Amino acid sequence: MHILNKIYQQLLSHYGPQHWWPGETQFEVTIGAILAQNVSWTNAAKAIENLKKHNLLQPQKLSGKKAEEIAPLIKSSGYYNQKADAIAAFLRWFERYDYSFELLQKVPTERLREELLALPRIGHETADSILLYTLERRIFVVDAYTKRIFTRIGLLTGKEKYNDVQHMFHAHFAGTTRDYNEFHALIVKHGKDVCAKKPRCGRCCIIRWCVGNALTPIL
DNA sequence: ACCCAGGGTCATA
DNA sequence: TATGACCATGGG
Repeated sequence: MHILNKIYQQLLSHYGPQHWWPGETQFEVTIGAILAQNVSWTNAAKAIENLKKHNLLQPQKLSGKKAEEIAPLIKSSGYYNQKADAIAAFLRWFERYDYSFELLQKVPTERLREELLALPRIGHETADSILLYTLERRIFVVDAYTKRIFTRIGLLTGKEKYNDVQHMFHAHFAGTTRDYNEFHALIVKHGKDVCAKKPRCGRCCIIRWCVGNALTPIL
Protein backbone atom coordinates (compact mmCIF):
# COMPACT_ATOMS: atom_id res chain seq x y z
CA MET A 1 0.00 0.00 0.00
CA HIS A 2 1.34 3.40 -0.91
CA ILE A 3 2.21 5.86 1.82
CA LEU A 4 -0.52 8.25 0.66
CA ASN A 5 -3.12 5.56 1.27
CA LYS A 6 -1.71 4.91 4.72
CA ILE A 7 -1.90 8.58 5.54
CA TYR A 8 -5.47 8.67 4.30
CA GLN A 9 -6.45 5.68 6.44
CA GLN A 10 -4.78 7.21 9.46
CA LEU A 11 -6.57 10.53 9.04
CA LEU A 12 -9.88 8.82 8.43
CA SER A 13 -9.67 6.65 11.50
CA HIS A 14 -8.53 9.58 13.60
CA TYR A 15 -11.06 12.20 12.54
CA GLY A 16 -13.82 10.15 10.96
CA PRO A 17 -15.66 11.03 7.72
CA GLN A 18 -16.04 14.77 7.15
CA HIS A 19 -19.07 14.54 4.85
CA TRP A 20 -17.97 17.28 2.47
CA TRP A 21 -18.99 19.46 0.72
CA PRO A 22 -21.64 21.06 2.94
CA GLY A 23 -24.47 22.22 0.70
CA GLU A 24 -27.95 21.05 -0.14
CA THR A 25 -27.75 21.45 -3.90
CA GLN A 26 -25.13 21.24 -6.61
CA PHE A 27 -25.52 24.93 -7.23
CA GLU A 28 -24.93 25.74 -3.58
CA VAL A 29 -21.76 23.65 -3.59
CA THR A 30 -20.53 25.38 -6.73
CA ILE A 31 -21.17 28.92 -5.54
CA GLY A 32 -19.68 27.92 -2.20
CA ALA A 33 -16.45 26.96 -3.92
CA ILE A 34 -16.10 30.51 -5.20
CA LEU A 35 -17.19 32.17 -1.98
CA ALA A 36 -14.78 30.09 0.11
CA GLN A 37 -11.68 31.33 -1.71
CA ASN A 38 -9.07 32.35 0.84
CA VAL A 39 -11.61 32.99 3.57
CA SER A 40 -12.86 31.04 6.56
CA TRP A 41 -15.74 28.75 5.82
CA THR A 42 -17.94 30.55 8.36
CA ASN A 43 -17.58 33.76 6.35
CA ALA A 44 -18.48 31.97 3.13
CA ALA A 45 -21.39 30.21 4.82
CA LYS A 46 -22.86 33.51 5.93
CA ALA A 47 -22.84 34.75 2.35
CA ILE A 48 -24.52 31.54 1.21
CA GLU A 49 -27.20 31.88 3.86
CA ASN A 50 -27.78 35.45 2.78
CA LEU A 51 -28.25 34.43 -0.85
CA LYS A 52 -30.61 31.72 0.34
CA LYS A 53 -32.54 34.22 2.40
CA HIS A 54 -33.05 36.35 -0.69
CA ASN A 55 -34.16 33.26 -2.57
CA LEU A 56 -31.31 33.70 -5.03
CA LEU A 57 -29.44 30.45 -4.61
CA GLN A 58 -30.74 29.04 -7.86
CA PRO A 59 -29.04 29.59 -11.20
CA GLN A 60 -32.12 30.95 -12.97
CA LYS A 61 -32.69 33.50 -10.22
CA LEU A 62 -29.11 34.57 -9.73
CA SER A 63 -28.42 34.87 -13.44
CA GLY A 64 -30.84 37.78 -13.56
CA LYS A 65 -28.58 39.80 -11.27
CA LYS A 66 -25.64 41.92 -12.24
CA ALA A 67 -22.38 41.65 -10.36
CA GLU A 68 -23.05 45.00 -8.68
CA GLU A 69 -26.25 43.59 -7.24
CA ILE A 70 -24.65 40.38 -6.07
CA ALA A 71 -21.67 42.01 -4.38
CA PRO A 72 -23.45 43.52 -1.35
CA LEU A 73 -25.20 40.21 -0.71
CA ILE A 74 -21.93 38.34 -0.29
CA LYS A 75 -19.97 40.92 1.67
CA SER A 76 -19.17 38.56 4.49
CA SER A 77 -17.14 36.32 2.21
CA GLY A 78 -14.55 39.03 1.54
CA TYR A 79 -13.26 40.10 -1.90
CA TYR A 80 -16.93 40.53 -2.64
CA ASN A 81 -16.50 42.54 -5.85
CA GLN A 82 -14.24 39.96 -7.44
CA LYS A 83 -16.37 37.09 -6.23
CA ALA A 84 -19.53 38.75 -7.55
CA ASP A 85 -17.81 39.05 -10.92
CA ALA A 86 -16.79 35.42 -10.76
CA ILE A 87 -20.33 34.29 -9.98
CA ALA A 88 -21.85 36.41 -12.74
CA ALA A 89 -19.34 35.10 -15.26
CA PHE A 90 -19.91 31.53 -14.15
CA LEU A 91 -23.64 31.95 -14.71
CA ARG A 92 -23.08 33.36 -18.19
CA TRP A 93 -21.08 30.24 -18.96
CA PHE A 94 -23.56 27.93 -17.25
CA GLU A 95 -26.37 29.33 -19.37
CA ARG A 96 -24.84 27.55 -22.37
CA TYR A 97 -25.68 24.32 -20.56
CA ASP A 98 -29.20 25.48 -19.75
CA TYR A 99 -28.18 25.81 -16.10
CA SER A 100 -28.32 22.04 -16.00
CA PHE A 101 -25.84 19.98 -14.03
CA GLU A 102 -27.31 17.02 -15.84
CA LEU A 103 -25.96 18.43 -19.08
CA LEU A 104 -22.62 19.23 -17.50
CA GLN A 105 -22.25 15.58 -16.59
CA LYS A 106 -22.06 14.70 -20.26
CA VAL A 107 -18.91 16.77 -20.69
CA PRO A 108 -15.55 15.02 -20.23
CA THR A 109 -13.60 16.03 -17.15
CA GLU A 110 -10.64 17.47 -19.03
CA ARG A 111 -12.77 19.72 -21.17
CA LEU A 112 -14.81 20.84 -18.19
CA ARG A 113 -11.64 21.70 -16.32
CA GLU A 114 -10.38 23.80 -19.22
CA GLU A 115 -13.66 25.66 -19.54
CA LEU A 116 -13.81 26.35 -15.82
CA LEU A 117 -10.20 27.54 -15.75
CA ALA A 118 -10.97 29.93 -18.59
CA LEU A 119 -13.51 31.73 -16.39
CA PRO A 120 -12.36 34.76 -14.40
CA ARG A 121 -11.45 34.12 -10.77
CA ILE A 122 -11.72 30.37 -11.20
CA GLY A 123 -8.26 28.96 -10.65
CA HIS A 124 -7.04 25.42 -10.22
CA GLU A 125 -8.38 24.81 -6.75
CA THR A 126 -11.81 26.27 -7.39
CA ALA A 127 -12.17 24.43 -10.69
CA ASP A 128 -11.13 21.15 -9.12
CA SER A 129 -13.40 21.70 -6.12
CA ILE A 130 -16.33 22.06 -8.50
CA LEU A 131 -15.24 18.99 -10.45
CA LEU A 132 -14.87 16.86 -7.33
CA TYR A 133 -17.54 18.11 -4.98
CA THR A 134 -20.24 19.27 -7.37
CA LEU A 135 -19.74 16.89 -10.28
CA GLU A 136 -18.15 13.97 -8.44
CA ARG A 137 -15.23 13.62 -10.82
CA ARG A 138 -12.22 11.73 -9.54
CA ILE A 139 -9.98 14.76 -9.16
CA PHE A 140 -7.71 15.65 -6.27
CA VAL A 141 -8.09 19.16 -4.88
CA VAL A 142 -4.82 20.76 -3.84
CA ASP A 143 -5.02 23.58 -1.35
CA ALA A 144 -2.64 25.52 0.86
CA TYR A 145 -2.92 22.92 3.62
CA THR A 146 -2.00 20.14 1.23
CA LYS A 147 1.20 21.84 0.15
CA ARG A 148 2.07 22.84 3.71
CA ILE A 149 1.46 19.46 5.33
CA PHE A 150 3.07 17.33 2.66
CA THR A 151 6.04 19.64 2.43
CA ARG A 152 6.47 19.53 6.18
CA ILE A 153 6.51 15.77 6.31
CA GLY A 154 8.90 15.64 3.39
CA LEU A 155 6.82 14.20 0.59
CA LEU A 156 7.04 17.49 -1.30
CA THR A 157 9.89 19.95 -1.60
CA GLY A 158 7.64 23.00 -1.51
CA LYS A 159 8.62 24.12 -5.00
CA GLU A 160 6.05 22.06 -6.90
CA LYS A 161 3.35 23.77 -8.88
CA TYR A 162 -0.32 22.99 -8.50
CA ASN A 163 -0.47 20.41 -11.27
CA ASP A 164 2.69 18.73 -9.99
CA VAL A 165 1.19 18.22 -6.55
CA GLN A 166 -2.06 17.01 -8.04
CA HIS A 167 -0.15 14.57 -10.21
CA MET A 168 1.48 13.05 -7.15
CA PHE A 169 -1.93 12.18 -5.73
CA HIS A 170 -3.37 11.04 -9.04
CA ALA A 171 -0.38 8.80 -9.63
CA HIS A 172 -0.06 7.30 -6.16
CA PHE A 173 -3.32 7.61 -4.23
CA ALA A 174 -5.58 4.69 -5.01
CA GLY A 175 -9.14 5.48 -4.07
CA THR A 176 -12.64 6.10 -5.28
CA THR A 177 -14.08 9.52 -5.95
CA ARG A 178 -15.50 9.30 -2.46
CA ASP A 179 -12.01 8.73 -1.08
CA TYR A 180 -10.68 11.73 -3.00
CA ASN A 181 -13.46 13.76 -1.46
CA GLU A 182 -12.70 12.59 2.06
CA PHE A 183 -8.95 12.90 1.72
CA HIS A 184 -9.06 16.57 0.84
CA ALA A 185 -11.59 17.27 3.57
CA LEU A 186 -9.45 15.41 6.09
CA ILE A 187 -6.36 17.35 5.04
CA VAL A 188 -8.19 20.59 5.72
CA LYS A 189 -9.43 19.24 9.03
CA HIS A 190 -5.95 18.16 10.00
CA GLY A 191 -4.47 21.42 8.79
CA LYS A 192 -6.79 23.46 10.95
CA ASP A 193 -6.17 21.08 13.82
CA VAL A 194 -2.41 20.98 14.07
CA CYS A 195 -0.64 22.26 10.97
CA ALA A 196 -0.95 25.98 11.37
CA LYS A 197 0.95 28.35 9.12
CA LYS A 198 3.47 28.89 11.87
CA PRO A 199 4.55 25.45 13.01
CA ARG A 200 3.57 24.91 16.59
CA CYS A 201 6.50 23.19 18.08
CA GLY A 202 5.83 20.15 20.18
CA ARG A 203 2.59 19.26 18.51
CA CYS A 204 3.47 16.40 16.34
CA CYS A 205 1.18 16.05 13.43
CA ILE A 206 -0.44 12.64 13.29
CA ILE A 207 0.73 12.16 9.76
CA ARG A 208 4.35 12.37 10.82
CA TRP A 209 3.52 10.06 13.68
CA CYS A 210 1.99 7.73 11.15
CA VAL A 211 4.73 7.64 8.55
CA GLY A 212 7.85 8.38 10.53
CA ASN A 213 10.53 10.86 9.59
CA ALA A 214 12.59 9.12 6.96
CA LEU A 215 10.78 10.28 3.88
CA THR A 216 11.99 11.47 0.54
CA PRO A 217 9.91 13.45 -1.94
CA ILE A 218 7.99 11.39 -4.45
CA LEU A 219 6.65 12.78 -7.69
C1' DA B 1 -3.14 45.56 17.02
C1' DC B 2 -1.87 41.62 14.73
C1' DC B 3 -2.60 36.97 12.22
C1' DC B 4 -5.21 33.93 9.68
C1' DA B 5 -8.74 31.84 6.75
C1' DG B 6 -11.07 25.56 2.33
C1' DG B 7 -7.26 31.73 -3.79
C1' DG B 8 -6.79 34.32 -8.03
C1' DT B 9 -4.77 37.82 -10.93
C1' DC B 10 -1.75 41.24 -12.63
C1' DA B 11 2.56 44.08 -12.94
C1' DT B 12 7.23 43.86 -12.72
C1' DA B 13 12.14 41.98 -13.18
C1' DT C 1 9.71 31.68 -13.93
C1' DA C 2 9.17 34.06 -9.60
C1' DT C 3 8.08 37.30 -6.17
C1' DG C 4 4.95 41.30 -4.52
C1' DA C 5 0.72 43.82 -4.39
C1' DC C 6 -3.93 43.77 -4.30
C1' DC C 7 -8.53 42.26 -3.29
C1' DA C 8 -11.66 42.54 2.07
C1' DT C 9 -14.53 40.42 5.77
C1' DG C 10 -14.73 38.40 10.42
C1' DG C 11 -12.97 35.63 14.36
C1' DG C 12 -9.22 34.68 17.57
